[in-house]
Amino acid sequence: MAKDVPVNAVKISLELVDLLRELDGAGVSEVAKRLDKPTSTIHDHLRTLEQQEYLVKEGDTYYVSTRFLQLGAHARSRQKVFKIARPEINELAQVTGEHANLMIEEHGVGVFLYRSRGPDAVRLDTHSGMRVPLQTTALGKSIMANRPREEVERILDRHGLEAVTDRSITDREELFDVLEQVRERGYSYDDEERVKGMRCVAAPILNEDDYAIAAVSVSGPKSRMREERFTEELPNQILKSANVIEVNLTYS
Amino acid sequence: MAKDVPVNAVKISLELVDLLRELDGAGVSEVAKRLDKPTSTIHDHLRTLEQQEYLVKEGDTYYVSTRFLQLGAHARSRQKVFKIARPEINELAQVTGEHANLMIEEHGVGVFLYRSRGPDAVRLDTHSGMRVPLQTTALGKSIMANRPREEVERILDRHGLEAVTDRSITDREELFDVLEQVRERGYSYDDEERVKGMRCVAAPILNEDDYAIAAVSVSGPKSRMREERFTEELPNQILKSANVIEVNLTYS
DNA sequence: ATGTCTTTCCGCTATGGCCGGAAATGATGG
DNA sequence: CCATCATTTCCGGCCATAGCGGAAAGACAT
Repeated sequence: MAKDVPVNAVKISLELVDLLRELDGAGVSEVAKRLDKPTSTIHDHLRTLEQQEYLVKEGDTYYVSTRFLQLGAHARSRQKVFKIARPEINELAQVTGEHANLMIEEHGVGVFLYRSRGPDAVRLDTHSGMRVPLQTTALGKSIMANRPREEVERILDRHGLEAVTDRSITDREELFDVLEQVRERGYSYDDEERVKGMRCVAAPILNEDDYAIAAVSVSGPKSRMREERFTEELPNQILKSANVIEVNLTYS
Repeated sequence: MAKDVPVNAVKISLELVDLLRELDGAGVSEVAKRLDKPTSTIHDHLRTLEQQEYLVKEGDTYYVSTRFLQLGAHARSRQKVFKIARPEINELAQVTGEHANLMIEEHGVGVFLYRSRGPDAVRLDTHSGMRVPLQTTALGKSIMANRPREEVERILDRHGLEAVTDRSITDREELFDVLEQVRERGYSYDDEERVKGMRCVAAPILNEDDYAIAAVSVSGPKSRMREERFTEELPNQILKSANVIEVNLTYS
């Protein structure tokens, strides 16, 4: 354990919180085992977090508290693009019947800022706040395609190119070729690269300097995402939505 | 500064994060001034939180990151009552046209877990994750009215009875009288006790032991919340919704 | 009752959190 | 273009305290 952060105690607590989220609650000794720390240390941290109301304790199990709901709601509504895109995303979900999504990049990963379920939407594990590698989604590819190459390189250096399904892109040069196509075409695809059986179409939201600040997408089961709907109809609907969002962003 | 928590460094960081939320972003020196700590200390904490991706830095200003969105979404969906109540709350908002809300108690304060805007809903500052003193809302009163007196006493000992508007209840005995009425009547009112011009009707969601685990409400402008609608129609609609939620909770 | 597992408590000790001070950085204005 | 001010960032030292081992107190079986 290198001294990589100024305040190590805070790092432990944050890792602890994220672990509790993954485990959906846990007791002292289970956390201690997972983080490879003495139970006494973990106990100190758990008590501190609980006293500060960032955890709740039910019996001997600690859970993350709704304190994070307040912070998360703030972090999201702080983004101009969220407020402006939300009604458009809802509209997109309604007219297509599928899932419609909004993603931003943060710390080099893709973050689902908002999602709306259309009337025919399939069940899916995607949820607001979910973080995924950029190259595994159409959304992320649309964002990367409209960022300077050196910035994308930095992100890849930091996070690598781990595969999520056997269709994920794992070669750096291959990725840049794809991004080149995406930039020229104006929208991007995801064909089972993150979730088996799911396809996705996405378009970037650009600022005045043609720099991607977000992306919107529609995703659905392979069976419905094909033929002209996949190659014409959906791309056009998404590009239209993205354009409306861009315009509303500049004049607001 | 008493040594009140086991890990003080964590406490500082958490206070820092909450401050950044309140300020909607800030730089090192502003945070240092507000928390009355040296800039060097604050700088250490900010850097740690940013490296762990719980903050984002834009220029010289730090903001809370969407990491909290993920944690908050988890904290919410962990609550059974949320999943079950959500469709009912949406329905309630549609049929009444007003705001419909779901609240739970956590660490002695009321937390808005979910809210839905009906077609006629007025603009309001209430948002998911918002925390309010229990006695200032109809929701909180419905919850307290269906908890053991000693538990309510403990909450009041901890948080006091600070007024939010001039209509807020500030006397402890008066509060218990009101709670007694609420328990007998089965639902509760809020008449401009939290927000000027707003009225609210709420009903508790009870478990098998008649212990309140949450509450649902409808809130709207005073002008529309009156006469039979306020005394008959809305209470009945809310009680019906609360009952549906209770039933679905027991059989699930 | 006995043993096992967990949480909680208790002090010691070495470490690293906290701080003052100084060096960069950058914004402002004459 | 340099001077001034307000930041942020870096640095080094000291001593409070975070982290830990160990032991006590519960919890829950068998």
